[in-house]
Amino acid sequence: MNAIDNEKQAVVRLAERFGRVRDAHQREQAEDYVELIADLIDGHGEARVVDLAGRLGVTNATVNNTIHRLQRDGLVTSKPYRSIFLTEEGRKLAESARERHRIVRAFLVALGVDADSAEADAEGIEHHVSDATLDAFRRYLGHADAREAKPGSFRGARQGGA
Amino acid sequence: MNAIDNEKQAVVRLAERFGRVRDAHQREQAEDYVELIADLIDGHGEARVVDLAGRLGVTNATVNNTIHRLQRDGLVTSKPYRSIFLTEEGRKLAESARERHRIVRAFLVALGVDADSAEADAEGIEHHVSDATLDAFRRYLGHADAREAKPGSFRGARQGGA
DNA sequence: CACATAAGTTAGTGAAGGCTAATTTTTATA
DNA sequence: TATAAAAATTAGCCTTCACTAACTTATGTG
Ligand SMILES: [Mn+2]
Ligand SMILES: [Mn+2]
Ligand SMILES: [Mn+2]
Ligand SMILES: [Mn+2]
Repeated sequence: MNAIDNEKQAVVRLAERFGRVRDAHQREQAEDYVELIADLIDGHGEARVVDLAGRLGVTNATVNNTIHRLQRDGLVTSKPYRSIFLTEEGRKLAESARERHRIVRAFLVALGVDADSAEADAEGIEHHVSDATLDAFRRYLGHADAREAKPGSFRGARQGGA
Repeated sequence: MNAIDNEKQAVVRLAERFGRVRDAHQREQAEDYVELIADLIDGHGEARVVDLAGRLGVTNATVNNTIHRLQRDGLVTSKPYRSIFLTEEGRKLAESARERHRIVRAFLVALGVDADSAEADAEGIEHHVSDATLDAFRRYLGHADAREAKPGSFRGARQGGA
């Protein structure tokens, strides 16, 4: 009886994993948008549809649709023909997405992946990294830092910003 | 003029990255399906709609639709009410997806992530890993193997198959 | 072999996330 | 300040990937 029961358990766990990946994909769009919007606001003073469209590689019309969805979901506010703002919830999501993105990118670089590939892969991987994995990445970054800090220098150089 | 040009270049590169992630998401469904189908064929002798549905956590109807799409795309063959087979192309895709999955999972475990989280995260991450990153994972696994291989033993134990 | 149950299929629905084309509003400039 | 250009919106279309409900086919059991 254990053989069959184990098999059933394994099937259920598999299904749960696939379900979690589907959930991550649902959040992904929102995370990328609010992260980008935060970057634009912080770096340009405002986030406009045309800026998002250019950076995402989609049309203005597509961005417009998505912004409406994000507004419906309480992550942004926007008035017709005006620029886009983050709600408090949106800002929080943006910060955490940004942090995760930063760590994943830095981790890949520390592991020896070239900067371009690291940046490209991080854009996808960031949405599929659990807290457990993120912690492991952080640990590795700590060790990598310590390893490359030359004895005598006060602190090892952090990652080489692009 | 370089300031503005650089900015434009950065925007284009960002857009390309997001485009690549969108492409990966399009391939993702196909990869997971053929990998699962290969596992079922190799482990159970055949792959049936009901098995896929149970393991993916979706309904039979959903699997049916997807199988039609995969058949249209030349990855599987199937006749009404019969089980599903991989084309040569489908089998190749399955093997490479399986290999990538295996490496990503083993890498996360070697990095210190618990087995459950590693398995869950690998299911999403596997689709966003470039060859460059996969190589870095392989290198790390090689080192990890070497590190934990006790001097005197011929070859360190490879990953503990689930 | 009849017939109940399991498996597979079909039809219809809906949201997400893309697109183009046409229109409206805002912004910049002659 | 007219008017041209840029930006945003709307409308309509398409594919993917989910679902439920109803139906058909296959399978297994008494
Ligand atoms: Mn990101
Ligand atoms: Mn991303
Ligand atoms: Mn897989
Ligand atoms: Mn997967």
